[in-house]
Amino acid sequence: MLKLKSTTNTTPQSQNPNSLNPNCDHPPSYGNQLDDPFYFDIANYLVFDEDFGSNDNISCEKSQGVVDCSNGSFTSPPFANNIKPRRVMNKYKAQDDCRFAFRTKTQLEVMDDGYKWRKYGKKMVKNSPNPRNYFKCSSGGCKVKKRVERDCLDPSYVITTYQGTHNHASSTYYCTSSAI
DNA sequence: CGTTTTTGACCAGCGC
DNA sequence: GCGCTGGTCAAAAACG
Repeated sequence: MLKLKSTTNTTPQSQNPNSLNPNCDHPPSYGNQLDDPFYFDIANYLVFDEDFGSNDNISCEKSQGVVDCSNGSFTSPPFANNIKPRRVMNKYKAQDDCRFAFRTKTQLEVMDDGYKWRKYGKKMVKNSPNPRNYFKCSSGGCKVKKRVERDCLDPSYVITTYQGTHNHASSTYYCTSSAI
């Protein structure tokens, strides 16, 4: 279960992105940007289906496109120069996983989601001035991974992509949301 | 001293 | 087949 660190919950249920996220059982919430060092603002999110990577219409780069929380529609990827998507995720299609990406407005480089992660890679990626960080869940036997990178077009946003489902409870639990 | 992070090397998939 | 790219590995360094 994905649990995002926050202090308040004012997210309208109608805009709850977690209703689409198998890794998350309650809505992350909106804190106060001035007072809360863990403030974040989930602006956009995207759920990948099981065939992600085997579908020509979906690609890693396109995953940085967004789904509007208000109506669930897919919008154009935020690339200004019509970069041709490549199918770079094919090698994962046989894995038993699901993927969930979301874009958050936060000052933090990596948000605390209640799980313990071990960083195993950092890579500069094409078309982005910001590095992409790779993490594995440090719980034994849990194969969940996540990627974290700053939005190349708006560095105030962080794009986080989770891959897989945790086979254990979170090690710490911060969220005070009443929607659990 | 055990754990985590860093970072260059390596590998596999894809397009040409 | 070759080059480019993203993802992962693993040894060394840093950290607590």
